[in-house]
Amino acid sequence: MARKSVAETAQTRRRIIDVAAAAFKSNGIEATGVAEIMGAAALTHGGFYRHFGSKEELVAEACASSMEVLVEAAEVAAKKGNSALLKHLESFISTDYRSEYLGGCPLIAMGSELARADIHIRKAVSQGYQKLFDIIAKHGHTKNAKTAREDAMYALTLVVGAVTLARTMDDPDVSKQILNIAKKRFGETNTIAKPSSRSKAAQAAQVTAP
Amino acid sequence: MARKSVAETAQTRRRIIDVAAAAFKSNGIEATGVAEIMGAAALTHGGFYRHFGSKEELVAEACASSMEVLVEAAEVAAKKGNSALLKHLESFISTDYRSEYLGGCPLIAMGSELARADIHIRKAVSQGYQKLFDIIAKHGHTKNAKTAREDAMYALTLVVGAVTLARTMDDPDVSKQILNIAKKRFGETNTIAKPSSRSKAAQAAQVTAP
DNA sequence: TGTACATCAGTGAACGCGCGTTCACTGATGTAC
DNA sequence: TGTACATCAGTGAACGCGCGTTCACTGATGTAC
Repeated sequence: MARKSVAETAQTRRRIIDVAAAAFKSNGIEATGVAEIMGAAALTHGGFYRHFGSKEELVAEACASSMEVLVEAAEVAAKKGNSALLKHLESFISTDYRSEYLGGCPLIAMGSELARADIHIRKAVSQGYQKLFDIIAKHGHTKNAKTAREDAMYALTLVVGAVTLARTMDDPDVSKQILNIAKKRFGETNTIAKPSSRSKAAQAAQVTAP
Repeated sequence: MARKSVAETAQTRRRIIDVAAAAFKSNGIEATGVAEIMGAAALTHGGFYRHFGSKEELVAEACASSMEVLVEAAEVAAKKGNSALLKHLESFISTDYRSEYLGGCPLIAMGSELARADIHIRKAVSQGYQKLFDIIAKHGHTKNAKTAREDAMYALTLVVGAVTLARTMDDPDVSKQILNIAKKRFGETNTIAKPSSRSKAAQAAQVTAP
């Protein structure tokens, strides 16, 4: 092959990042090889270093890209109002999301690898989460700026914990129960302004139901 | 070297598991080699397969062992009463624990690798967590059996989420804040029986304090 | 606008390296008599 | 209790393999005049 145009080169770089983001989230960072990613992007592995200085650099870019997608999705939901934003966040606490690695959150899909990753990679994820905190704090249910940010952090803590736990449990019923409980409590915490919109009994029933 | 006695062989096996459990939690499963583990146990790598059929088998044993330690610690705390158990669980939501990989929980230390691990490994961790749910449900604050188990699951969801998020955040203040918020809410959720033991203002102040 | 040349995206072979696993060998332990 | 032999924990070299990275080469693209 020969030299490609500037536009084609940019497209190729974009394609590698997209493919990598999906692969890392699906199979983990260490388990995904550079050659594998390049192959999935319809290229041979030799050309990789025309686009990135190292595999770590690609990991950082892929994480940043994934977080941007999440941030944009949250912004879109937030513009539709705070109940749409809550519904959007709740949708992550689901069996669908638990089984779906491709479109998901880097922290949930490769959390323990990120905790040990270099500072650039962690920065990419951290900044994405800070943006999510801001969006949820600004467009969430409460107007008090201080507790709003706390509520936002708490909400994402719940999502991360519930999905991580649910993904590990071998019993599908237990897994589902963990998600249902987190979803229920999530709703309770984020609807203080309008309490008892559903009876306690109805909420309890939801937990053991599919 | 020559053949070892039955007692010595059992001791060696135990030593390999202990060393492996610490190493896996500290550096991750894939990043920890068999030779590295054997070296840390003062052995050469060749002898590994006298004790275990594969690396995966060792991972499962190491996870099971780590979970047993956590279950026993929870049982000890539970025997001292439910406030001691709550305090014990709260102690996991701390900057000390966030930075401490060695003595910790397999799910928090290597969560995303476990989600992709084989069924035997996930079973070991799952069963440990089920035991923790049982202990917390039995010795926690509430006597209602149904909501007790929900509360237990919810409590561990919070711990897992808070520590996972806190470990990834690059800003130490944000990291600490996430832990403080989770700790505060954890306390609130688990002290419904005796509400407002501390003022709302005091609780809010705690969040931004070290 | 046309020509000559430098640039560089992508190829595919090759690099050293560390991985999990195997194996022939050793000699003290455990066992059968 | 003593002797003869089979067992097997641990050693250290070796296996094939895939990893991240490098490199000489190609030819179309981009640039200088």
